[in-house]
Amino acid sequence: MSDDLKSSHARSAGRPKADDQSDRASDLIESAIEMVAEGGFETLNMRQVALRAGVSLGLVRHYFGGKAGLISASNAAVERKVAAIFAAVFGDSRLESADQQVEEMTERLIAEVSPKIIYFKYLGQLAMRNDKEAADSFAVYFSTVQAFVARLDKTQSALESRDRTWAVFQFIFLQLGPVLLEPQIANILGRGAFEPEMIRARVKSMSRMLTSGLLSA
Amino acid sequence: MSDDLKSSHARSAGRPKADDQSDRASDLIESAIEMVAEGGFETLNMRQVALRAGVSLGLVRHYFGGKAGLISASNAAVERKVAAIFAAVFGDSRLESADQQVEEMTERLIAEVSPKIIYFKYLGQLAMRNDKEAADSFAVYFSTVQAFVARLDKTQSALESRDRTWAVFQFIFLQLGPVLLEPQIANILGRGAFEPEMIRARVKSMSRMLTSGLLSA
DNA sequence: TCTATTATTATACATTTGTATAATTTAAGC
DNA sequence: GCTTAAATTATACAAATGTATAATAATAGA
Repeated sequence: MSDDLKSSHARSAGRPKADDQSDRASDLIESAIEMVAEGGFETLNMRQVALRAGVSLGLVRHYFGGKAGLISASNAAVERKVAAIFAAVFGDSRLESADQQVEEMTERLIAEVSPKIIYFKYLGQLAMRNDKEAADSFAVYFSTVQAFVARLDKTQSALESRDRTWAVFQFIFLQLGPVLLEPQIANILGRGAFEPEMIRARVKSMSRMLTSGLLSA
Repeated sequence: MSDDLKSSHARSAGRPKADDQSDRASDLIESAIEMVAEGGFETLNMRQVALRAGVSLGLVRHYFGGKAGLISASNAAVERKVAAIFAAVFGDSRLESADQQVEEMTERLIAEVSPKIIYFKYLGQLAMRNDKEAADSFAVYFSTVQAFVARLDKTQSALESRDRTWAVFQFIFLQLGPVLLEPQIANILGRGAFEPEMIRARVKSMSRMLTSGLLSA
């Protein structure tokens, strides 16, 4: 069949009335982010994005010029979102005892990250791409994590400088791993990887590893 | 243009002569694995696979029935390969001092994993899929890592049982992270993430984290 | 109020890509 | 040797998908 779903849009052709408050461009970006978060860039398709946002295919072109433009806009949106989440979670930690800090951070993670996990999922998918856009977005994310590690470092540890960069990456692996491998985690544990209980257990395991090691030497 | 590259195959139509030793089915699987490792399942396309293997499109269907069959066969091949690599790297470690063990393992990693990194890349891509095949393959991989962690655990540490599963995942994140994020790592460090020097530095950072923690408490 | 512009849908087009079938060449079994 | 089956390429088909253009409706500005 040539026609898919016989286009029954909410609006009819033409400019919407002035009292229409909705923002179609944002809806499209949000739809794109959701789709990438759920199924990777592999499943990102302009007709589906438009359908999910409740608008027609043509609008994607109108606002973003094409698929590449939509992706760029989504990348930028995710960059901002992730920066905001980081600020909320790690922003003003007072850095008292390590234990207390971890506990506080864990609860903030549950509050802030859990409902906005799609942005991290998108970021993870983006990080696996090979183009310049991906590199730029990742560089921003890397800097953020780097700053976070540096702050920990200054207060309480002794990382040699040549290890510091790898330490940042280890943090990133531990952060993006659960995001990227979520389906498998859910499959093996029988529960969603980002339910509060799961986050607590994982962060606990992680913080033990970061402070005293997984294996006692 | 409708015709891509005007099909100049090595062989002409028809069954090959008896002295032809090559195995076309294996070539196709290997090509598919390479493509997925390089660009994810997103870029896996039957014509490209055939082209890379130096055979015609029709053969993919002949041997594997279709794209799904090719992927299944590739999954199975990767499962075997990864199992073999694990056996070679972690198989008969004598578990003397932790330091000595890490050093020995690092060199084995460089020898065994480095040249066969595409299989881990494929595994990583597969692990991010949502279908049953991915779940099955990942479960096998998980068991392998689990056995490895359990052996470490028995000899030298005190992981509480409810943390043990997460510890296995942490290992997996630290193993698959570099594989999945390789483009970004290379971009930031300016060198390939799987050059021997890089592996040494990373494993060193990781083993320090696993034995004494990144942050001294 | 008339015109130009913007937001929006509808439709058409071309490429890519998985699938299906037909044709050809050689090997294998009787 | 003749027939059947296997391996292989070539060609055709159909669906999905990104791109392009045309049409319509409402706002905005002169």
